Order: sequence, then structure tokens, then C-alpha cells
Amino acid sequence: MFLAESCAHKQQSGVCPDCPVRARAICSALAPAELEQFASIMQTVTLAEGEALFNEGETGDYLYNLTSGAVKIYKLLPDGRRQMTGFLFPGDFIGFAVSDTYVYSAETLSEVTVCRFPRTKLERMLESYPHLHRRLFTLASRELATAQDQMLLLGRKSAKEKVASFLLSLRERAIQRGEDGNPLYVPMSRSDIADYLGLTTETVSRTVTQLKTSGAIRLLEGHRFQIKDVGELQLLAEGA
Amino acid sequence: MFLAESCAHKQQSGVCPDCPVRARAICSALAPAELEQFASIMQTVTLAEGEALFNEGETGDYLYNLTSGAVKIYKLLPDGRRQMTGFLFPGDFIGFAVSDTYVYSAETLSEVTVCRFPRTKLERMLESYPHLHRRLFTLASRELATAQDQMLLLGRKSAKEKVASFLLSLRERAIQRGEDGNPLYVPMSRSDIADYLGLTTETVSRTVTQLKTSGAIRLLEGHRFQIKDVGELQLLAEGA
DNA sequence: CAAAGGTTTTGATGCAGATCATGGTTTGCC
DNA sequence: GGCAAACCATGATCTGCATCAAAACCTTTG
Repeated sequence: MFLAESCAHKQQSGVCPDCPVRARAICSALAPAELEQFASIMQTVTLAEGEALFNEGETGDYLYNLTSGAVKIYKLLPDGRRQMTGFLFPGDFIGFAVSDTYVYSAETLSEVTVCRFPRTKLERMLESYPHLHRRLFTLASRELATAQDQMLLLGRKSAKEKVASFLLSLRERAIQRGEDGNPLYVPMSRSDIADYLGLTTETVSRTVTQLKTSGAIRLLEGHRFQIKDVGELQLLAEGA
Repeated sequence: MFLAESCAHKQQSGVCPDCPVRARAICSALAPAELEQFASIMQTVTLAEGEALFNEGETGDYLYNLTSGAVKIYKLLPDGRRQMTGFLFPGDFIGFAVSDTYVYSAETLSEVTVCRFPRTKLERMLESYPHLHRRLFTLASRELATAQDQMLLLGRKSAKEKVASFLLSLRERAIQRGEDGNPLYVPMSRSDIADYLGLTTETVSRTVTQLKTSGAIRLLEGHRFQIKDVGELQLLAEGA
């Protein structure tokens, strides 16, 4: 059991354009014949901007792997207050359910394509490939670490620090996906960002204007941010 | 491969008093002979209140399983602001490192005993028991779900909602460990609670007083809270 | 291209919780 | 017993961000 010949991967996450199962996390650990097995239970689905993949509380029938576009996941309070818990990009998994229902809602930020796996079938199949759980564990641990960073941000950072940290972490992830991250594509609205950072749209807007005025960033056409001074942002992100 | 005869578990987490390896998450999936293997690389360590298990940034040489007492884990900003990312109780694992260094600090809240596993040895051994990764994945997924709840709390709840939610979740976990959860043992200081909830000690103190005055709770001797009205707290926790 | 509806920006005002300050209580230590 | 060091509670004041309001801008559609 080692890397499939058909597809020499350097990363454990991301999108693999060649394999029938597009997720590096899975396909880099399987032989071509095994891959076919997984591909056989999977469907490729395309969704328009603003569509829901699923809502919190629904039975978690499917697990998704995002292959293009971006997705937001969030939780709601009964009175409608919303907290984004993450933004997902190509290569990310969506909808691993601890219980039998989804614990958050997921909605597209752009047109997206996903690989959709029926949960029970997938879990049954995973039984036969126990080493894949190691990959999944690694992915979950990594997500947990970023969740902890986000707690630090939400609990202890100022508005300016939050926005600076947000832009830097988006950039970081873009770079990890192999993009150059500058200009940075920011597909989410002010209100999405606000709900991610525990702020209001007004405060996000004001803070972005401040960063623009101070010369750290510049807004370009089509949801793109040019980061003019990374060092400046890094200072702002941790309090300067 | 099924449950070890020596030890019939109902839960996937918690402390197993009978097994050499005290963690249910591990021992419930292993045969007695396999258990011995794990026990052979493990040390049982006792720590006094206020001692550090490790600090953020240090090389992650050990993984711990808590068998008695309580532990706090937290992250710091350069200027000393602190965010608690979790409180850990018997049965919980501490120190799974994504990178080769710890991504948070861990410190005891009381006298604790832990099982200490050298990380590289443990990882080498886990290679031979791939099905254990499934357990670990489940544990990590569960932690991720509580991290998301905590993000909702930090980003979108008021001080009163935060404190009420905190008490309820402590109670919940005490019950899951088999305690009755009322009166509730709260081993952490006001300042620890504040740093967990993204508040100041003063605000925590005032809010607790409010809950006391409104009759929802009562303070007892020895860090114990009597919860007089669970329903009231549940209403407060989500905004009422 | 005008009307309509959404999103972003900007300004004025308000307030929840931070900050600052003080005293009380408990704990440990010489 | 006395003194320092934590911890907790509570009052007075301040402030960063929320809220409220409205204008500017952008997108869609008839």
C-alpha cells in the first residue's frame, strides 16, 4: 500500500484533476482499481451561486468534496444571528457529520462543482480501507487547529486585527492551493465577512476603508483585493 | 477484531479504570495483548495544580490522555492577550500536534494524572492498528463540532448568553462522564472563564451575580455551582 | 435607459462591556 | 499573628463597535 502510480501527488489535500475521485486526500492513498470503487458511488454535481448544499439539522445523507468554486458554512441562533464557521475552497470536504444530522449549514459563494458521496455507502466502503481514516484524521486535526486560531480571533482581537488576519489567512490558503494570492480573490460579501469575524457589515466596511487609506491594500475590480504591504498587515493582525 | 473481552465498554471516550491504557477511545478497540503493547510505551504522570504540560511552540514530543483532574488549553497573542480554546476532563486527549510543535499551551487546573505517550513511538505503533485512526477521527470530528459551537458563542452571543451557555456545556460534559452535573464542579477561575468566553473577569463576575440574583443558580462551597433552573439557563443561552 | 432592489459606504448616536479603581475574602508563608 | 498575593465582587467612567439613518453605487430586468 503506497502511492497510486497513476497520480504522483505532493500534497495530502487539494484537487487532483486527473483522478476519477478528485480529492487528493483520498486518491493519493489508493491504487487505481480502488479509486474506481470510490468513483462508482460518487456523483459530480454543479450548483449556482447562492444555493444551499444542506441546512443545519437535516439528515446528513451526503458528504461533499469541493472541486471548484467556494462555499460558506455557518450556524444560526434562533433569532437569526449568524456565525460563519468557515469558508471552503477546492479540495475541502464538506458535511462530515458527527451525529446523523448536519451540525451547520452550507451554501455556495459562487458557481461550484462538487463530488457528492452518499454517506452510508461511503462509510461502508471506508471500512475496507482503514488507512484512509488516517488521512481524514489529519484533515480534521488541521481544521481543528484553524478553528482554534479563529477562536483567538473572535475572542481577543480588535476589528482591525480581525480584518487584517482574515485577509492574510485567505491569502495563505490561496497560496497553499497553488495560486499566487495577490491580487486576492475575495468571493464573499461584506456581510459574510462580518458574520465570520463577529462584526457588523458597517464595521467591516469602515475597517477595509481604513486599510485602503493607510495604503496596506487596494480594491480592484471583481471581488479582488490587492495586498500592497503584507508586512503591514501582519503587524496589524497581531496588534501593532 | 471486535471489543476486547476484558473490558466491555459502552462509550468511545472516557476513562477505563480497568485497562492498562486508561483511555476508552483506544482500549475498547483492542485485544488484551495489543493493549499491553500500548501500555508498554506509556508512562503515568501526576502533576500539581497550575503546572504546565507544555507550551505553544515547543516540539510536540508527547501525547497525553487525561485520567483525573482538569486541564486548560489556550493560545496567546504577543502582547499577552489570552484565549482559552478548551477545558479538558478525564478521558480527553491532549497534544495531538498537526505540525511538529504544539499549537497551544496546556496547564493543569487541579492535581491531575495523565498517561503520557512518546509521540513518535505512538505514531509508529498506530501504523499497525489502522482501525484506531477511525476512533481518532471521530474524536477530532466531535472536537471540531464543539469548536464551531464556541465560535458561535464568541462571535455572536452576549455576556449573559455566554455565561449561561458555558455553565450548560460544563454540565452536559459532566453528565456524559457519568457524574450527575448538579451541583456542578467549576474548577476554573473567573479569569480563566473570562478568557474562554472572550470577556473580562469583571464582566464574568457581574454576570454570575445576575444569574444568582435571578435565581437561576446558587454558589456553593469549593468551586461548586448549584443550577437551580436548567430551563431558565437554556433560555438565556440562546437569547431570551 | 429607467425603475427597482440589493450591496457598500459614510455619518450620527447609543450602549454593552472594557477599563480603572477600591475593598473584602481567602490562602499561604514566615 | 501579620503580611503579601491571589481571587472575587462591585462601583464609576470610558470607548470600540453596534445601531440607526441615509446616500452612493452597482446589478438586474422590463
